[in-house]
Amino acid sequence: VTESHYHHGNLRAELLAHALRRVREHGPGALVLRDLAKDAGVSPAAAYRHFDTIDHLRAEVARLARQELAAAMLSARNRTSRGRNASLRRFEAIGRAYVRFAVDEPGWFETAFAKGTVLPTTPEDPAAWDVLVGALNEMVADGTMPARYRESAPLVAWASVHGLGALLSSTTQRPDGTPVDAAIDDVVAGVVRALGISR
Amino acid sequence: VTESHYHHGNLRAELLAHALRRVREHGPGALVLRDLAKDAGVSPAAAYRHFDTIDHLRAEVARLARQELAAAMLSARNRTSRGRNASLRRFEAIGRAYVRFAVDEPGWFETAFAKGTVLPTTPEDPAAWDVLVGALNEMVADGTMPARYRESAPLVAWASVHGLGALLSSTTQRPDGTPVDAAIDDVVAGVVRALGISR
DNA sequence: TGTACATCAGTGAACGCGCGTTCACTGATGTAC
DNA sequence: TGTACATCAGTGAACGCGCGTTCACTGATGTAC
Repeated sequence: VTESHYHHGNLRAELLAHALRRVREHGPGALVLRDLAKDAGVSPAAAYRHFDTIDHLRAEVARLARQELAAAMLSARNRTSRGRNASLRRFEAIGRAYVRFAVDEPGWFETAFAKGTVLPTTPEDPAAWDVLVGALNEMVADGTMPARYRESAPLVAWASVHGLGALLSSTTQRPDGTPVDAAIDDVVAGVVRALGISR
Repeated sequence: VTESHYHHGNLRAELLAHALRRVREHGPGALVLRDLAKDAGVSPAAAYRHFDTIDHLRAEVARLARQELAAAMLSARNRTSRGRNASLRRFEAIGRAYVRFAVDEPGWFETAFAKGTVLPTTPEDPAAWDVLVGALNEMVADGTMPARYRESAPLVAWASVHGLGALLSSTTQRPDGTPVDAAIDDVVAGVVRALGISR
């Protein structure tokens, strides 16, 4: 489909879409302005109508990647059935989804937390963090989790899943046959114990 | 001191030392062959007498960074006083040292776990991992930690400190006034609970 | 309803730098005799 | 103990590519009258 690309009309969004696809498949290093321009069928300079510099584009892509993570967590949460221990199972589903995202989408995961991407825009994209905090609040509210660990709980949980995610994510670093699912189960169970929850 | 650099005699070690210093201060991105050569007072091509390619040099630097981490953990371990609860206090010291290393030496920490550094040479530099496993074994042996979590313990502990380290390390990502020490205490305490240890 | 004109969003070519790597070379070192 | 020669570890200049960015430009669009 060769339409006139003059006044493309949607170039900003299209560049971001291509960027997201490229980092998904090849990691944050694959974010190259000239390639994105080629993807969109546009000259490299055209991107400068929509982004001051490539770092602004990168920051936006990182934000979108973090958004994907939050979406994956929310989706897992919402797929959890109601019933007995629902708040705990929701919490576990969220944690598992975090690590799963790191394993299944290493490119996005790495992009989401890429160092060197300055400009956190807002105090830090809160969505994923908020999902976690919400789940913890639910558990305290219905008595599943004791209140005494409520304050440290977000960091304790986040550190565990983030660390496991980082370890399992890197294609290079996976120490051969690590059974991913078993590792996730072990770590999630550890977090549950750390939060003082007894089944 | 301008000596003849012909037959420098120690160039390999000196290049690595400069590399280690540069990544310490400016992160893995600061590892540039030409700069290292300049540091050593040598032409860029000279490095090729000692490394096939810059990726081999990078891999070696990453190994050295991981070695620094292991050394920091061992040092903390050995500074722990004997006496009551010694094995637990040693374990905690090791965990704290891991996160401290990430916070105090972000350049090294990032280098140690940099993605894209292929070539793990051995099944994976085991030193730091071994220090952790050793501490866990001690705790099981003297009854401090129940044996039922022994199998999952290394991963549970590692994921927590690695995750927290990653979160606190990145200069860019630290969400302003995070009280680092409190965060470390919280997470270490969480790990202790996760391992079924009651004081 | 048509025309003049400002504005917007592209083009395409080139600039320039950073950086790994190559290549023919040369000075120093060690070893055989 | 000195000389010939292989070998080792450097030099220095250049190559070449990847990549962000700039600049004068031009085609399309919308708006005033």
